[in-house]
Amino acid sequence: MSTIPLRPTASSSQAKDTVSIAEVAARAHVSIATVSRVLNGVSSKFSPATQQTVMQAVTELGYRPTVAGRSLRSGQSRLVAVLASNLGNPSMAAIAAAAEVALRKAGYVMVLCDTHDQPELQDEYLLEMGSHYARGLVLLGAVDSPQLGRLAQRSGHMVFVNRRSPVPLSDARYVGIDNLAAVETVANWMVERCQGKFGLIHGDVRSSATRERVDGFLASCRKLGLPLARPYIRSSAGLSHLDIGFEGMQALMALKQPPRAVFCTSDLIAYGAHRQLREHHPTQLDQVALVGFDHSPLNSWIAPWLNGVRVPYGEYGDAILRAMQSEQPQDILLPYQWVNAASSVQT
Amino acid sequence: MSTIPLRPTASSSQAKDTVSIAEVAARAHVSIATVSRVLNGVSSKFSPATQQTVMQAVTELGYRPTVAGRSLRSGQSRLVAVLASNLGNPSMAAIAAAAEVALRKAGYVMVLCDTHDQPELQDEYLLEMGSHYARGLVLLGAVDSPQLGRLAQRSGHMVFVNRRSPVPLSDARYVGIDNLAAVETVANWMVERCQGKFGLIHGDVRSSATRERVDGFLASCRKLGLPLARPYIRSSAGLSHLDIGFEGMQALMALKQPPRAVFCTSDLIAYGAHRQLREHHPTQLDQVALVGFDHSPLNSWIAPWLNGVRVPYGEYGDAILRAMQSEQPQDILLPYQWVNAASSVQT
DNA sequence: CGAACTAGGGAAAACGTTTTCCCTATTATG
DNA sequence: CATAATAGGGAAAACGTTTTCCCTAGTTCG
Repeated sequence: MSTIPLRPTASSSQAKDTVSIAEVAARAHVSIATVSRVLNGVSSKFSPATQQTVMQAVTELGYRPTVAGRSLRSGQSRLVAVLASNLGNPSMAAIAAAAEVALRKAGYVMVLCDTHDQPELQDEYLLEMGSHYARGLVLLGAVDSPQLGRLAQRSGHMVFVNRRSPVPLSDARYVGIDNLAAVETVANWMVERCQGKFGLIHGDVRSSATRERVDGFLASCRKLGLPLARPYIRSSAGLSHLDIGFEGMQALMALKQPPRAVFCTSDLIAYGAHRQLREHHPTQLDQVALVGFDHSPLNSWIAPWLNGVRVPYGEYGDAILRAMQSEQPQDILLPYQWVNAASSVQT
Repeated sequence: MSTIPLRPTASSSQAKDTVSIAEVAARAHVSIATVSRVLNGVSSKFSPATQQTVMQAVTELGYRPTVAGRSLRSGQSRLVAVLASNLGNPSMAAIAAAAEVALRKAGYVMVLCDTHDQPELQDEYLLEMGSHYARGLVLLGAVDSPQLGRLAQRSGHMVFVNRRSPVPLSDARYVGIDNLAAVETVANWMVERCQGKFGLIHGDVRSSATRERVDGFLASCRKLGLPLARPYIRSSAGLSHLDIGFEGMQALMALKQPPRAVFCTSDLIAYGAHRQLREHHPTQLDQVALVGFDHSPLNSWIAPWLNGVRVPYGEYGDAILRAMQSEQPQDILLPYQWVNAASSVQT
């Protein structure tokens, strides 16, 4: 199961459509070594005249080096693997899109995979990408898996995005936002806005990002002298974020003193909470302030009622690239931004 | 520019971490040919005992064939390239995610690229994937480009999704939904619901999908005896779908007889239209019915007011795979579904 | 003027596979 | 019993690159 044989191509038409370096060499009346050197810019090994001749032959024949030959010999490739835990999550897709732009500008080719949060799948992709001589490995929501540790000191660098490495790694890079500072902002805003009760609905705490947000938020509340009582903290294991929000809000509204503001650790949770209010407590719809986390660009269009922390998805691309290329392992914390529902509605 | 040299890896630590087929052969006391045959299932060329020995050596050493060597020799790979015109579009991301699942189950590895609707980028990726011996090419919103025609009779099969090939191709496969039938449903619903005036806001007609929807809708209206007058058809070139909806609705509401229902050729356009109503015509918010196209799962959570055609994103995966693997070029039209805002609100 | 160096470039090894020949027992067939 | 067929497996070619040697002619330096 670990090594899947290549099935024969159904129609082996053998169209003889690929032009090799030998043909270029023949046409330019030089050796293949010289062609290779010209293409790879090994200057001081060819004269301008030769370069001219070779380049002309290359364009005339439409030659492009075959990846297989090249990476077989050199043991490396231009591939960078991005392993996302859930491509259906719009924020992951946004980060992947940003990464693609940055990687392409740097001459890499992104390979995007969906691990579906399954360790076996993540391992399968890790191995596959290793056998492709992948230049780098970007993990968007890594999960603990056997191969993860084994690949630590591989040639390519590993970058963990938004969720830190579940296993201790000597050479791990991290890109994310400063969750602790962000939730402190959230706590301050909520306390200032409503002195009364407020609540928290959070996702699976096995994710390091969620854990940081939950712990940080609770700590900030304590520091502000308004510690959260247990009934005001809600989560539901095994559900989608949308359902977590829906059910969490149901429980909160059933309390004797329902909260006047609720912090949801992701936008999707906030969407779910909003639906609960809309369908079952319509009178409370503009009485309960919702705070999300992510702030997709779509929010100002279809969820103008949502406050929250804006995660700068566009900036992830460069950050991931920097983290991947840097010699030393490093953490990059991106700046976040507070977005008021009011400001989003105006204009 | 067409051939980018591989930069040397910064830290050439040469960790000697890859185990080759020769080591497996040595440990199993057989030739490398036998190892290869066992791994590739060339039965009748090895005894069960030998297979046992080889497989044990493989697992003990954690051997996995290097992609480069394999595809250099065999001229093929497990890579399937998916070229999306805009990964930021949630519906494209959804299709890509579905494709990934189907392709992985069939033993392929998906490479996802973002062409940003630029012909040069699409060409660059087409060439790059050709040099990877990609098994198939899936174009999510293809744009006309020089290389597109040249790669027609390549070994891998090309599948066009949602937008048909902009150039005539002998061997082109298509996966999409039956836009004509869908917009007929839309037209019927709109006529039945409001005998009065209704409008249309559409995106860039250079996309074959949009063109089919616009033309089909107008034709259906004519057939129903309610042809659309020019002022009731809106679009704005060069804007995002969100902005197109926003501006289109502004123009429609400025008419002497504003429409009572508006068909938007995509959900994003409908979002924009809704924002226009919300911000500038709040009293009309539930007087004007909006019809979208896509119906992302998020709609029932945050856009319950939206009617529309649901595109079955989950089914795209298998369809794309079928189209790619089939011997004959074929068109696959997926079934769509009409979603009423009312039904979406309940439960 | 001889030696040392440099610019320019060719021949061939090496990368890790798959696959084509080949060979040797063993079994089936006449 | 002789011969043909088959099962099992090894040696080596081939895939398309990059890179290490090596070579020659010209230039610089003592």
